[in-house]
Amino acid sequence: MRADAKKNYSHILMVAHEVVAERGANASMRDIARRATVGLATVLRHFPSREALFEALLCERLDALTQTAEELETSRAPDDALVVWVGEWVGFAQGHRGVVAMMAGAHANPDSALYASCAALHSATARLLRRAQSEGKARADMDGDNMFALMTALGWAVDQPSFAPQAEHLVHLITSAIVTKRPCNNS
Amino acid sequence: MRADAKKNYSHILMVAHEVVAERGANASMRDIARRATVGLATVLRHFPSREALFEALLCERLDALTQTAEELETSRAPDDALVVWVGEWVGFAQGHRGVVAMMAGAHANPDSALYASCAALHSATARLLRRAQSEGKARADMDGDNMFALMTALGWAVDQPSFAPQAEHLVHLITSAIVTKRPCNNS
DNA sequence: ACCTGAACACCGTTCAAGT
DNA sequence: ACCTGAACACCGTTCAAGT
Repeated sequence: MRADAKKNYSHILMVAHEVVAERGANASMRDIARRATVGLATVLRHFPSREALFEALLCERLDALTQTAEELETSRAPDDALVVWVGEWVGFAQGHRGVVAMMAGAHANPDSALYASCAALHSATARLLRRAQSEGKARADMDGDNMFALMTALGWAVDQPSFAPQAEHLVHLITSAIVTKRPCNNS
Repeated sequence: MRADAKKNYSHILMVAHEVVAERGANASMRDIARRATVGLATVLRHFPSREALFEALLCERLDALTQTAEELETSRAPDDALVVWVGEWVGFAQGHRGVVAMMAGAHANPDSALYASCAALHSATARLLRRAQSEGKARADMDGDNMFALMTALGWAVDQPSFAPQAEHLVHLITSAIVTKRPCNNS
């Protein structure tokens, strides 16, 4: 990449960070171009889709998140790890308006620039659940897909203005539904 | 309303029904106008916002849904009523792509044309929960707001292509987390 | 190589002009 | 009273023309 291109790239990314913080994940590409005093076409070639932009924008954060999951596998008891993990995820969702909905979409099609990150989160989640289940600390009648779906739904919910105030309690309701401190069959 | 206006109104509504069935809740108003062979401005005066259109489009269905909740209060045991109710809601969500997300937004601001319907669903839900709680059939550490949030999140989830296949099981996971057949403290 | 302005096909909003 | 075409300000996509 040429020097001026590289400079543009990182400048656009910086500006995008600001704009997204203000307007959320539906901010227009044109707005970002304008604020970066750069042609819209320039933004679009560096980031051919909105998801490509967000992939670049969030990759460090998403990698860190996935790594957190891996660390939780060894640093915490299976049940605690699961609870903390859901908390981390919800924290991420709260800090990035509209991103969870975007990721839910990206999770569906492998062509999305965000697909790999979604898959990584998915499998990290599945491992934490499996670990807890193997010690009888999570309900046995669900799998990683279900866990990921519930977490994503929860992330979406706390992102809605009408539900945001309940965020903390919703996390508790979901986690306590998944984690079983003592064997107890409520089915 | 003049005769020709009334005719336009119902014709637009009929066409909108088709278009929404095909393209989901994000179908463009222009598309609807085109298919109805009517000026876009005509659509916009009959239905000043997308939500106004959906209010007209869904009001019978939403009323029926709310009424179902009321009937469940008397026709079913408190725990069964709650489970059936969530099933009804999810069925609605599955049949109307993108509508749950729209309603989550409408629920937040009283100016929305869909606000009243959301409020009705909300309170019907809260009543069913309260009834179950009073007989010890639903977990006590949640309120109607939480229940509505969880149901909406669930409705959103089953509306996502990536999660749709799990719909039935997700319903089971959520309902079994809320309904307590026997007293059992997992907190 | 990289950038850009312009043209394009869309969207919802608004309103003066028609019947 | 009701409808409509047109103008407007947006959006993302594409590409020929510039450096």
